[in-house]
Amino acid sequence: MSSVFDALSHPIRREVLELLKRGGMTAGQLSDNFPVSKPTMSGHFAKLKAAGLIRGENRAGHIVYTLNLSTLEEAVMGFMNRMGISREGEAESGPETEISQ
Amino acid sequence: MSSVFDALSHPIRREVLELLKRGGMTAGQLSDNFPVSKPTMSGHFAKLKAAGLIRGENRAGHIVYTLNLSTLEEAVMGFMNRMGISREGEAESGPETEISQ
DNA sequence: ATGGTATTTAGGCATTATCCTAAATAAGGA
DNA sequence: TCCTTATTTAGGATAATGCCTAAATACCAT
Repeated sequence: MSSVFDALSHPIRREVLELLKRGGMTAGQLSDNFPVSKPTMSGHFAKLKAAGLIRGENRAGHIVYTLNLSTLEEAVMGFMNRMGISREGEAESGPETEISQ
Repeated sequence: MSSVFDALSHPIRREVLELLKRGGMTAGQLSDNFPVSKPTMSGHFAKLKAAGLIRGENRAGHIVYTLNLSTLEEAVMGFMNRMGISREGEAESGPETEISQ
């Protein structure tokens, strides 16, 4: 779970996930969207993959990356639920702001 | 928004937020829950505060930290909605996994 | 085989993060 | 005022991150 939040901490990596929302893209196609070198992008892909947020699959000399939404959902929504922010509505068990001294 | 995800990338900071769910706690009370020094914890608080995730208020020689849930909700749910994971249900516009070459 | 395209690995460097101890600051109570 | 407690700031060591260029690898087509 920590590796998911680590992966999400970089804006390029978050944007990669958003791009993949529409469907699979190759490493090169993804890289074209960012002002950093391809090796740098490759490092970002590796981190997203290690976190289980994307999958890479070889196809005809290219590597097609696809989103793994369920990992994102489990980690992030799991945390948000623990924070009392569920899908249904606002906070669940209201924080009473009582200071236990 | 990036500062929120930065702040969430450390497990201690995520756990601090979870502790504060129940209500305000002083820096010392929070620190007692973690195996690192108080100055280190102070640094974590500063980062959470800079991201707008907690507020600190002086009270009788102590500093009481309280959660700012709305910042968390806006940043994280905003991103999740952009990813097609809304509060209502699962994915919204299904990714067709078509490779645009 | 040879060449070209796509991608990653290697190596290096600068910056940032994380942690520590020691010292500074702030506030309260004797 | 003086001491104690609570918290932060300062300074420093170490590790991790993010970026680059150059080189290696993989794979396809000629």
